[in-house]
Amino acid sequence: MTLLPIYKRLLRHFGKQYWWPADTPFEVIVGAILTQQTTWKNVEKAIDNLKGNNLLSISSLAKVNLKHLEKIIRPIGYFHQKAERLKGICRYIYENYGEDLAKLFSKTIPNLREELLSLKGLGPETVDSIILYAANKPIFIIDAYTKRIAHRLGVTDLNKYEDLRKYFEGHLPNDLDLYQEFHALIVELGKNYCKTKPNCTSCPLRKECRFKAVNAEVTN
DNA sequence: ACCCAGGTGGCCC
DNA sequence: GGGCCACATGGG
Repeated sequence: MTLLPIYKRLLRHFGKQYWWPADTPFEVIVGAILTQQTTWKNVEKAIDNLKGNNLLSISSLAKVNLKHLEKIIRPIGYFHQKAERLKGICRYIYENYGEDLAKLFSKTIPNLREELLSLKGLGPETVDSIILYAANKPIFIIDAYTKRIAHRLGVTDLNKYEDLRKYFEGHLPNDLDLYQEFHALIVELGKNYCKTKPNCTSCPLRKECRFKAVNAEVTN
């Protein structure tokens, strides 16, 4: 199974997603950190709380009281860890770039990626989400859904993050809008159908999927 | 009462 | 370089 037909099928089924759901590039960064291993529904509450407390800016989060921040982002879980890491990341940005994200984002993709990866709390998926949806540069995000779908559709058996990212980028046109939409569509599919306990009966990719059995025992 | 969510970092071998 | 584990709330 090749990638482009999968993308087209998902696009026809779900329509354009216009990701990332955020008002500003900085809100993308905050959302990407907060949504690690937690549902977007909870992240929305936390971001609303941040907005209501005038904390959704680089400088205010760089200086916020940690206990206060923990209370505000509590709905996401991991609030102790994430409060500390979110503040640390904002402090790094503020000290090096002030409020000027454009300066940070003016770097090349490899340089930007390396710099962001060096910060505690930013792993490959979060960094690539920031590059793709906040900096608007073409890089392909690999998340749990992407890996699962690639395996179940028989696209590739590759398992490591970098291997999968290079595979997707190598088998797709280098196109920002396509990368942004494809990842959003994969998440939409993953939320509704291709979960750890699959719901294959009405999945838009059920014909392409190598796991024909409905509710079959499936591992990643 | 379980299981899971748009991961990450630390530690072990 | 790979395999565990803690981190924690909210929804099915």
